[in-house]
Amino acid sequence: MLGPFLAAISFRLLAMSDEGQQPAPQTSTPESSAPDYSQLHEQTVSRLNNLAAQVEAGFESHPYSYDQSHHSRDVLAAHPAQNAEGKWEPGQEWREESYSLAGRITLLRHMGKAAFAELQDEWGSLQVFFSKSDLESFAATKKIDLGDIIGVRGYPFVTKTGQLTLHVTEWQPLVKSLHPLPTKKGGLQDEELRARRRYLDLIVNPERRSAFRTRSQAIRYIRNFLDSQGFMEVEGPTLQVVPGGTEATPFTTHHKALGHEFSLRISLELYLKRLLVGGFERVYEIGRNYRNEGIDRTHNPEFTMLEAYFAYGDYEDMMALVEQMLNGLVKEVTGGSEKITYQGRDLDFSLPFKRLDFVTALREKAGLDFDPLDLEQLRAWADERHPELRKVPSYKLLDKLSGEYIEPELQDPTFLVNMPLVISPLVKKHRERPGLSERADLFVGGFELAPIYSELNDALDQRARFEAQTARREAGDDEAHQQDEDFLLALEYGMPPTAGMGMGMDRLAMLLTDSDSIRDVLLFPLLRPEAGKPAAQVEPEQAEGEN
RNA sequence: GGGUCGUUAGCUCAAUUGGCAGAGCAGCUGACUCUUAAUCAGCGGGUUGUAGGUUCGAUUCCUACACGACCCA
Repeated sequence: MLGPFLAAISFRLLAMSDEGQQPAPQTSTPESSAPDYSQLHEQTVSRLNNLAAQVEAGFESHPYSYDQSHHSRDVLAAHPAQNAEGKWEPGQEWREESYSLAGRITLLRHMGKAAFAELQDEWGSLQVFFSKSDLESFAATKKIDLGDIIGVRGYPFVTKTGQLTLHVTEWQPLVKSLHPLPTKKGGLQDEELRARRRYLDLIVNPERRSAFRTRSQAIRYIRNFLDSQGFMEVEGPTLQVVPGGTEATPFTTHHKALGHEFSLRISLELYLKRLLVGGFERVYEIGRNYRNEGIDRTHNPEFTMLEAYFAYGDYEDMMALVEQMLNGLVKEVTGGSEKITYQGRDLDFSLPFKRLDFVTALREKAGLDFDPLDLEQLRAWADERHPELRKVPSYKLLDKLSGEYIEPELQDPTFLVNMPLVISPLVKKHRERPGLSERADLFVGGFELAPIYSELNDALDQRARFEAQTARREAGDDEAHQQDEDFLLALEYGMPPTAGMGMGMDRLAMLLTDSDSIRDVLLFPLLRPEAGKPAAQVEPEQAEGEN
């Protein structure tokens, strides 16, 4: 039977469970309203009963801390496997040693007066052994459910079958899992559930954790590298009046106290450049951008960018820096190799990276017998060969054709250098070649990883470029850059010659973890809210009333 | 935005031509002191994504919607 203690828990659980769609009425209290056990899942009821039994046996239901002295891998490291099959010599024990481990129970095998369990912590798992003959609290082990987190203390020994195991001398439950885990056997296959309940994905597929560790390791490496090169990490504003720095549709939001609409930033660029004007010579930011566009294999509406700028350099200098950084990063992540495998291909990050001149490459690969910078000829050619591009403005043809003919072939890291000026409104004109810009796009694995610029610091030229963008905007191109007078004012005070670059951290993580979808490197990718669930808990008006 | 496919027990999946909604694991009861996805005996568990329609009868056929996956734009 469930006691009053459990009734309170059950009541609250019911209000939150999938089965109980209606939230509990605010006026009710657990005392005044009997919970309807019939709506709790039978497995949850069973677990609540087991929790009650553990409390009855003298355990705390939710202890405040636990003295975790080691992880499972420490025990394994202290006693490495002793033969080729990964087994140990049976019969050994080390009673003088003592390890205190904590983790989730993922397998449990009871045999009357003894029990084996698999205890999983952050870094792996270890078998633990309970025996009635030397454990006063043995009976309570029968109230452990799969998925519970417990703490154990004990000494290592080797079972008759040659398995290194912790012989438990003390243990306590740390928290009860009120829902069954996906089974060890079937795992969690449903991709939607794996993303919505990422915690389950991480529990059941512990190898998934390593991908997120690699992502974290990569970003840490980049920070260390840039710091060692004299860069300073900074944080620009995410709420902006004129979102700029790239072509994208922004999210908009409202600030109540100022009574003003703001946009979430779509790039980091324009504020970092203000800092160059201000006298910081080497700055970078690793932060979220928000773009109000669709979701697919390589796009999530919020994503993480690195942007770095240094004064007195140009795009050649930045290419050298990026090469060095990525080469070192790949060696760091692979443990010394300059190659990674991505979707079945070996990608070679050895120095120097390949280079390909944009105009030369487009002429060759698309088979053009004219200068592609002649947009009128290009338009005529494209209208004939690519009718699907008829609605695309001429100035975007170069980009589209590059995506069609050049980019998919760029597997090993390759700089596509000297991009057309018309698609580079924040970049310096090429110092020798008219119509081109000092922009190099780094491609890896067939997609763009990092654009690199000699940054435009001619304030008058920048104003003219913005005006050209405004004309495109007025012609219906919603993604064209907005004129940013505040930024222009900063440029007018003088920004030093500057090299700049941006790099998508999510795409980088995809490369390093051999992931074919951005979802696999985002802990919490954006998903449509599930039907029937409230989208927001509190209305703005209510929040105001509390002030 | 368009097309294709999917949604069945906590998880992984079946269900023949439209004819009693099933299995494994998980759960419950019992047995078991060296198990490795333990074993053995027994027992429960379903709004078949949602709402309609066709039909004597719908997991199955039709329509709309929700969510997702893949492809295309």
